[in-house]
Amino acid sequence: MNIGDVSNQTGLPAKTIRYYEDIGLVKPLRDDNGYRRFRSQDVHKLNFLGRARALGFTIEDCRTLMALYEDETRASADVKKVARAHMAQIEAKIADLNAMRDTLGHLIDACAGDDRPDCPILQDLGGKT
Amino acid sequence: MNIGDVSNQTGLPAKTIRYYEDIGLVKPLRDDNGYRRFRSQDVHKLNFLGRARALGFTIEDCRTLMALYEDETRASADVKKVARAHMAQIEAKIADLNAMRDTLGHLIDACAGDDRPDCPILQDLGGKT
DNA sequence: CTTGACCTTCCCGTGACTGGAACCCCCATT
DNA sequence: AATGGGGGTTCCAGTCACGGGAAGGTCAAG
Repeated sequence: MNIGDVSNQTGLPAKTIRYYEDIGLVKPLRDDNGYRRFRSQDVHKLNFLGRARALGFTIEDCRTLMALYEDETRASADVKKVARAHMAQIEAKIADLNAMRDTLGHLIDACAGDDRPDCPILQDLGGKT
Repeated sequence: MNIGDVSNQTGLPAKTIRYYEDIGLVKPLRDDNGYRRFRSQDVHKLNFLGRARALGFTIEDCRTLMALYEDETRASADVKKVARAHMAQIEAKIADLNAMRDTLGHLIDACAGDDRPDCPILQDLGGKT
């Protein structure tokens, strides 16, 4: 399979696939003409990566998870540890965003949104006084 | 005031303040020795920027908001529009993160986290079969 | 033989900074 | 007068995970 087919199968842009090769996440073979040739195991890896990325894991996490995936003697505890660390990051981000949403929501509600210049949003950003 | 004092007053790193000058958000004067000299209005602007950034507004949004802040003839509707667009971004991000959290949460719960290799997290990433 | 769809590499840009190097300035102490 | 330390300055590189686009090689069809 060439990169275009792989891209269609996995949903990953060709650019991304090349990038993953660059950083050593996938190692497709090469045809005589220089084209990348992907075996089914490469496609499988790329699907794995796509799903892990969709869950928000960083590339480095993906590297770790891939290594664990391929290590038959892994302990599930190691996987869970990575997942839980990532979970904590996600929850921290959600908390931040919720705080922003709440503050911003109040300000938006308080703003008339008409053609007059008075605006609680700007007042707040300007320091309220 | 020198940049260090401004940094203390605003809580913004000196690096950030220099960056904001670089991209034209703030225009401090210069002393003869080349040091930046910040007037109170500069400090006020920086506080404004700090608060806007803390609410997650992009730098370009901040630029827009600053312009509106300084325009006495603004319409609050214009401010509200920017704020609502940002709000939509925040909510979209929260939705994404919530979906990740839910999926990841189920997987984590299903994972024994012991020294055996069986792991639903990896199974899911690998395509479940 | 040419067209057009692929593929290749390479380099730059993204956003909002952060780190670090190399250097200047000012004040106080020895 | 030299030195030390704590300011300040510029500029360059790196972050993260790609995306855009240029310049060029390859391949199957008409």
